[in-house]
Amino acid sequence: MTAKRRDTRQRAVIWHALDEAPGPLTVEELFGVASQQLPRLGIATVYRTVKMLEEDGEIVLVKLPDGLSRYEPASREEHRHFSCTRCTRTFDVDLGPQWPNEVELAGGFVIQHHEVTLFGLCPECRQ
Amino acid sequence: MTAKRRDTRQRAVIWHALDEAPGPLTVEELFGVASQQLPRLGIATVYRTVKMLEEDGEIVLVKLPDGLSRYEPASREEHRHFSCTRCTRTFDVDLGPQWPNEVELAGGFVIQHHEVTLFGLCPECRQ
DNA sequence: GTAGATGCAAACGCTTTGCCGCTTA
DNA sequence: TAAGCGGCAAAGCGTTTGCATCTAC
Repeated sequence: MTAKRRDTRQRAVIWHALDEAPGPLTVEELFGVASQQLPRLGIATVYRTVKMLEEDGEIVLVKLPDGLSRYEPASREEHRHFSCTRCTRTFDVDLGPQWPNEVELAGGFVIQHHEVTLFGLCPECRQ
Repeated sequence: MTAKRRDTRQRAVIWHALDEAPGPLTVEELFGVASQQLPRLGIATVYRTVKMLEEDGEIVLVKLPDGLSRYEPASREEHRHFSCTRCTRTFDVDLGPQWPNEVELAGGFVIQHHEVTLFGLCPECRQ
């Protein structure tokens, strides 16, 4: 279904920014980073590009409880998201304890998957 | 700091709808339910009312990964949120396994709190 | 009677879309 | 050279605010 994609500078810069980041980036953060290398970049292009990359399975959408859309490379191994309550940046951290899937809860609810977001202080902010 | 509140029909109807619900309701859902009893109700009133109720500590804001704001009575005991992947409704379910707080993760991250959202099928939808 | 609350519409902020000129293949 | 892409501006959509009116007290 995926249409033919062209190799553009915008796509490369945006992908690179995501690949370098220590965790998922919001469109706004991505726009800030990418704009430095592409001054005429429009925010709409960022939105369209992340949608394409997501369609192509190169990146994944991460939704944290703040409601903002964040993206990160799909290639990262399974992990949790840690949101710093001070600097508000989001990091990838190790998986840690698991939650049982396909388990039936009292009341007849069947869990298919779950999402955990950790909140606290990142190494820089705890100082 | 809380200003004097007046006892209005709108406030009563909105509170009642939240109190009856099996889980947190979005503003849209709340508006739908409350409108049946208050045909001239405006959506802005719902937004203002939930903000007031939240300020007064009567209800709490629940943010699920879909980014929508939901509200539920603050009096409910601790629980998880279960989001049905079929009917999209959200329910309160028992707490289940806990995640350790105040623990330091590898890398120097300190967890202050965490949020878990469970996804799956509700009793009605699994049939 | 009066401060607080409501309804309506305009304003907002984030995201998406339309249009059209530009670029990649 | 043509279809995909990017930039810009307008449109959407959920949420908030301004304002005149209404109502609880």
